[in-house]
Amino acid sequence: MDHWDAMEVLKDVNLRATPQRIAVLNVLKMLGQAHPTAEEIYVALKQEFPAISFATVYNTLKSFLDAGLLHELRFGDKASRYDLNTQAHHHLLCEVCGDLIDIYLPEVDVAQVLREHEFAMSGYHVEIRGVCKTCREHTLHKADTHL
Amino acid sequence: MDHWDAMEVLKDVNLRATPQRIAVLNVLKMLGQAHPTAEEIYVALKQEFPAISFATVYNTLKSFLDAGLLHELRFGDKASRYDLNTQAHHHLLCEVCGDLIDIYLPEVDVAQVLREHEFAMSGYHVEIRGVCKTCREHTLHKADTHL
DNA sequence: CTAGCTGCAAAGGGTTTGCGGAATG
DNA sequence: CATTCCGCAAACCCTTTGCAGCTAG
Repeated sequence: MDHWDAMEVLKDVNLRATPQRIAVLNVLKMLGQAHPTAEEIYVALKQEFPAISFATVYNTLKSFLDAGLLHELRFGDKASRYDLNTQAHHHLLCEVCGDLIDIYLPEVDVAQVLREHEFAMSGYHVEIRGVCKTCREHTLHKADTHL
Repeated sequence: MDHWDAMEVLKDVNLRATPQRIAVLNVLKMLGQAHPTAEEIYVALKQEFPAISFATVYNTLKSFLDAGLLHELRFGDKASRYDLNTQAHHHLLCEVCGDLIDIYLPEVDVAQVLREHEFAMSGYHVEIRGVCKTCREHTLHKADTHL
């Protein structure tokens, strides 16, 4: 996970190690907690691959999604964001600036509800909405929030 | 909440009680846990208002969202779903049939994480992914799920 | 009466797809 | 070398917007 070989990661999931895919992985790794959109990835790749197209970015992301290398996050706004972090984690979403912050929570107790509904869980995600520190300092107040 | 007057609900949030809006509210109320998409609402309204357009449906939903009458839910698939239920509740999302089931969970302990990040929460939502009872019975097995 | 709404059509933004040519394993 | 992938462009889908006429309060 630390000295990280993109080619190995790709081989592990049976995807061809093309330069573009390696670059996408590295961009995702590098941007880390930034949860980039397809466009942000595209822009980052443009430097190394001036000829790259959106189609390639989306194709690549789709391959990675199918392979389980990353997660797709969608919120009220338009564009999907992509998250390489595979550890169980959750998100704070700032409704002012749109920033997305990774958080780690104690396990939520869902056993009862799963039993009730006879539902086989593969995972869960907690999304907390509100206003981040920076935006609160700038706007100074906002109604109906309870810290 | 039970003998339900759509006109009153609209008046309460300062929206004009037009026939279309009343109908949208009633459709949402009727479809209840079905979490319809804009298109499903449109189709349901078509019967009563053959001339209705998507624009009206989206405009109406937007008004309701701004007024806090409903929530917009987005998942991996394309279209947003709309949820009239304003009580704090969460969702089971079946990855096979796409069905969305309302659930009620004990409160998640987020105080620590909010303090850490100095984040002012306005709400949170837990989404549990997996396979619902019906789909499990039909497919009979699925890997990497832990009940 | 008049602010605000409807319906139409067209545009918008993000994502997907078909195809010929190129590169991987 | 066969398969898979890339890049281009066009298509697609969901959603939004501008505008003219209508309607609720």
